[in-house]
Amino acid sequence: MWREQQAVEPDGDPDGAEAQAPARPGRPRDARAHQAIIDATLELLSADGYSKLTIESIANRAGVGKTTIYRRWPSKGPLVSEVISGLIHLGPMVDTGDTRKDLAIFLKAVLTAMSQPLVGGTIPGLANDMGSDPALAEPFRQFIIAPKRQRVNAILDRAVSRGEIDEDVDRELVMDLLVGPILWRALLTGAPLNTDVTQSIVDHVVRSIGLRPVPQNGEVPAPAGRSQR
Amino acid sequence: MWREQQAVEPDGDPDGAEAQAPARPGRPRDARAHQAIIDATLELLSADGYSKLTIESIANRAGVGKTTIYRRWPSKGPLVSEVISGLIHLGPMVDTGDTRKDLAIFLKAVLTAMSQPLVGGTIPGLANDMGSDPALAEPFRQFIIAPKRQRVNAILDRAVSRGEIDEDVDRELVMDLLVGPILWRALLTGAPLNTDVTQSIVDHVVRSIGLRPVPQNGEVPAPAGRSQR
Amino acid sequence: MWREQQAVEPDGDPDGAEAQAPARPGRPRDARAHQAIIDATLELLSADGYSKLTIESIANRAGVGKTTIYRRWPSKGPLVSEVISGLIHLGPMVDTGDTRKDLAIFLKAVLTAMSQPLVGGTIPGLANDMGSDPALAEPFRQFIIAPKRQRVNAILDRAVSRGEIDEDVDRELVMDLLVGPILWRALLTGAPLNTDVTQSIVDHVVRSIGLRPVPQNGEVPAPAGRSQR
Amino acid sequence: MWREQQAVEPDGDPDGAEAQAPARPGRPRDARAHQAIIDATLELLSADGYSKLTIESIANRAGVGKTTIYRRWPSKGPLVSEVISGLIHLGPMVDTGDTRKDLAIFLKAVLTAMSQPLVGGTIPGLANDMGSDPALAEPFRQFIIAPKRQRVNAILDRAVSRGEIDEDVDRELVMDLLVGPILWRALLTGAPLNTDVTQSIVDHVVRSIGLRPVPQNGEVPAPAGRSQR
DNA sequence: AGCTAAACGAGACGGTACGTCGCGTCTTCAA
DNA sequence: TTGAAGACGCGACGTACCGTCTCGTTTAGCT
Repeated sequence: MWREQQAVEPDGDPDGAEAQAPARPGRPRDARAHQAIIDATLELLSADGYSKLTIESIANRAGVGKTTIYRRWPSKGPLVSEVISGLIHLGPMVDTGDTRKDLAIFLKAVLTAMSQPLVGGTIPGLANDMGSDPALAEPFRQFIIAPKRQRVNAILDRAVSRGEIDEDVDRELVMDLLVGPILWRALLTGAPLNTDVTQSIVDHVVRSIGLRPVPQNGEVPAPAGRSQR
Repeated sequence: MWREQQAVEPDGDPDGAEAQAPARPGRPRDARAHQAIIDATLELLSADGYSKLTIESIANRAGVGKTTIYRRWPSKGPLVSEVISGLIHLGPMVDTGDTRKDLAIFLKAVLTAMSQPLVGGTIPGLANDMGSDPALAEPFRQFIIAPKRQRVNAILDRAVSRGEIDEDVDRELVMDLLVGPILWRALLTGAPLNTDVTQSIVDHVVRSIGLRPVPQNGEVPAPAGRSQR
Repeated sequence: MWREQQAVEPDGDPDGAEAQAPARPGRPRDARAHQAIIDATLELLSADGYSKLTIESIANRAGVGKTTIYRRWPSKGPLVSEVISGLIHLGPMVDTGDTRKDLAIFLKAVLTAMSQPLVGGTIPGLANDMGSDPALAEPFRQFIIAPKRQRVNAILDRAVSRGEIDEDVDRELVMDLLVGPILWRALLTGAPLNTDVTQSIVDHVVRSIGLRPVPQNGEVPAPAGRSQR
Repeated sequence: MWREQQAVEPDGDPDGAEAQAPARPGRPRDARAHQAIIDATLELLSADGYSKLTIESIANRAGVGKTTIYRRWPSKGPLVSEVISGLIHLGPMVDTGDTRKDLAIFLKAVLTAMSQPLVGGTIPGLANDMGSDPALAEPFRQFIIAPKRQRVNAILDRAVSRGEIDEDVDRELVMDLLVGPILWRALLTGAPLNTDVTQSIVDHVVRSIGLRPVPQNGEVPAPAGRSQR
């Protein structure tokens, strides 16, 4: 994940088997310390929030030296990024065969993840730190954003293959239209966030991309959403 | 705006005329110091960004004591909130008679405002601080969000009165669908943001709410969702 | 005492009678404010000590503006100096006819004055401020030291006139020998201070200056230093 | 001296030899920083005086963080107390065989020490702070007062053993009579302080305790207080 | 079994900023 | 002009964390 030196697998793998001991000299890193840091981070994060989280307090809580933390993560941003990425499980990538239903399930999962105070309350902090430390952006996108993109792409691919939407639908934009409002509400407006909202969003988005019922019997469907621009 | 005690209008206003001098005891606050603080905040904000912004540096730059700042704002959050709210001019509330065009103009203005590094780079910082200081949320919404809501409402109201959309369109959701993707891209994904994108968003949203062409000559319009444009 | 401008009597006194109103323009100084300041100073001085005393707290306690204090005293030093000088009453200048007894009474009075926490706890603060502000030295000597010198001089003068000591006794030094140990103990050593101590000091000093019994009947007195006590 | 935790000797000393390294965990305190602080304090103390001395300025001058100072001393009082205690060298404890001469040498040394602006100008500040912080009194007495007491005791012990004074002479009081007037003059009266004065004080004190010439040849000395000088 | 070398806890280090306090001055309105 | 009120620029306070740096100790793999 973010290990700085260690754990960076030396490419050659003579055994061909499972990654053997990397055989570095010196005392190996202590897995218990690692876990203690992550646990402490979680506890403090949920207790006081991202901006009040300090490396010092994590070290104290974990019973660990500050260097032990800095040896693994360059700052609290990547540490937290890794920690909360472990919390965001969008669940299994379901396939109901119904595009609208798939999208609704997906968006509900996103909502659930963002609704965890731990997650929702931490995202803006990370986004903020991305300003001063662009290096933080990459892992963030990798852990937080990529899974969502992947899911939406899969759903839309299936819809295309079923002939429900045109091929040229802008997948990126669809993801933005789905997830953006969730973020906007969670971070800024404070407007309510519940399953009804995600359903409404999905309904609107589905209509906006001209989702057609699954063509059956080779019947040509009405040219819904034809010739827009 | 955020003055803590001063400028709190005494309720009764017997004359009904302009708010007379409240005549608070003691030396009144210095308007030049106030302005100097705001100017310095702006300069430093654009130079170093929100997270590196410091009350101390603002005071230095403004040639002002720290207490003079603390007397007016409880922390840098509300100060910055007020300062950047002055930057977000969505422009005059235009009415082209064309709903799609109105929305496009609106969203482009939002994009322009968010694209200012000063603004876009500051929003997540504020959102972050809102976690530890919920009191910050209110002015934020007042200055940042309310104007947008107001515009969207106006545009949709006109559309309804022209019979282009149904009355029961969820105005709040429309705003979310329009603005959310902008925020999502600006803060997190790093995806490109330009006029094409805003146009695409508007197109999708417009279709999602079943915008009809203006009914003319008493002609009954085609059913919603059909052959728009 | 320390009034800065006011109270400096304009020399000419046209009426020749009692000092009429000086007839200065503007509102006259408020005697109640003056007293309130002094009272507040006393209270705070005894509560928190000299070094924690602040002009600000005095003004608050007295219900008075800071300027009202600064108009009368240039800093807390002279103010306190004046205030505690009012506390040091060495009592009436007694004359028992017995030099030893007179000195003992005097020194006991000094001890009593210095033992007031208000006084003893304040002296070093004033002495300290005299370092940075030599102007403070003068009123200090005037109010605190001069009365003591005066008493010792009077006692020794009577002793000389009675022929108990030689004329060339160093009055200044005698005062130092009497008062110095009191100060030394009170401020620095923390050694006990009580009437026994003052009596011991007096005994020693009296012997050191060769006090003779009052020569009576033209009888030649016994050699100095004989059989005191 | 005043180290807060460090250097606190672990009680048991099994070897009886030199205090072994206590082997406290963590990085040991930096002796050079320690010295730099003391040097800076001295320089600033002599330049600006005690009351204008600032922890902040010491840290700057010493090239040291403020915490590094606070880690060692709780406030400027104890720091200065330790620093100036290093300056008060009463010189070697001489023994001329002549009590009067020994006392004169001692008192002259005291005068010399107190006359250093660094010392004399600092004492009242410390005495003042002892009011608000009684904990300051202890090191003060240890460093400033104890050495004097020790000297006077030694001188008087020798005088007793030579039969020059009675055994029951109040040593504490003698010290007070000697040193008190010096302090009194230095701090408060502003009266001159020179060798003549110390000699006069010694003369008076010596007479006040009935110092007899050294008894020689088993001859019984004349009664106390007789014909000295 | 000894050697080398990294990781570990502890905590000191030079810094920066915090938010507060008090200074002595000033500016307002009301007596 | 005085007085209460309170804002002002300033400087220092003592604290919290930063990220780095020693310490002595522990824990491995490699001679």
